[in-house]
Amino acid sequence: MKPVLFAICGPTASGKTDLAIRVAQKIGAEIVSCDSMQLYTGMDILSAKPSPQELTAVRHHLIGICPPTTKYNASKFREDAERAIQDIRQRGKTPLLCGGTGLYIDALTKGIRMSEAADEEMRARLKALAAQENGAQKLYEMLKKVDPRSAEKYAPNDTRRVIRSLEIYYQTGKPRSVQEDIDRETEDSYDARLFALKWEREKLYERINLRVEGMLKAGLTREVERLERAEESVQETAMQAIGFKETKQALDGEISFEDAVELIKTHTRHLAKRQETWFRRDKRVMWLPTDGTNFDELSEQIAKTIRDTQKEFLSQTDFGNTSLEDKLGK
RNA sequence: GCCUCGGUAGCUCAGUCGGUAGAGCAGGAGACUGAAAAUCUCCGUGUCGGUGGUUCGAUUCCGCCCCGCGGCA
Repeated sequence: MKPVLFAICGPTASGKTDLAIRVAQKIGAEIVSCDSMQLYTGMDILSAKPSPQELTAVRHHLIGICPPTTKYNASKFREDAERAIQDIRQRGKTPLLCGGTGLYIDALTKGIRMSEAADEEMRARLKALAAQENGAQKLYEMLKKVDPRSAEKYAPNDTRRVIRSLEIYYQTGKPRSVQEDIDRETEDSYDARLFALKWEREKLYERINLRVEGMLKAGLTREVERLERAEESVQETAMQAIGFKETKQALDGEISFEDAVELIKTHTRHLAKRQETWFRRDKRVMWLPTDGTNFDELSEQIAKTIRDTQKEFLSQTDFGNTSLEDKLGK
């Protein structure tokens, strides 16, 4: 039987951290963050990390685990998250996932291969090709020959996916589409039960605007300056954080700080929308309507669901034990 | 008060040598298997400021009015 794993996901600024902490306190859980930016150190404001108080209230995992000068990815996340989950379980606690990076949640919970190490060198070569005149088109033609099904699935302009598909083919000799067929038939690693907060779009956007303004007051500019001043430069993965480039441009005098703030808001809205699209497609997700006033009830509802599931699991285990004792005793 | 330039999609603007209009951004929908806060795809009807006139036909030309920027006073 697959282990059950509970998660609180959904768009940015929807209140995941708050809700997860409430639930964790009710059931004595530890939180495993599924956030591609909160894993970096020195990006507390940029990534809207839980506050020090929140981090003390409930034990958190995978927050601030590597410097922004390193690259991180979904495969590493799966390894780190599995280790964290195992650690939590060994101490008799319940892991509770919390975060908005859908790809990471899938990498952990679904039956996806991820065995070979990423081939950075090949990726760099393909990237160089893509940068040439008509490069993207050429790569797409290559993919068409090697893996027509993947080529059909992705747009010619979606250079990232075209490159990754080629990378998979040249590295493993197997087309990505074939590997994905296998993955799809492979059983999921976890029986994931996902909860997501459903806000009215307008309300969510208001919260995003407030959060961005709060980030500025909290010292976003100083944080970006500090990252920029560091000896080693921030790697492209961490650099993708919304607010980093915009603030940097303002610091460099390319745009005004007012424009930077508006850009950060807009980009965060776009992100929230994409996250909603992602999780809407995932039929494991249970959407919890909220306007921010019902977190008490919602956390109780989730806590109850988790407790009930655990009871069910224990009773099943008891059955096993009894029959085993019976066997041994008689 | 006079003169100039403008008033077209939520915003910035293009355009129609007279046949009722289209880009970017915003917004919406979607995709997503090792960069994912990334990457990509699709979606554009609005009294063309108001009102009279010329015309078969005006958002387009002409008159007047209103509003805005700038200049002169």
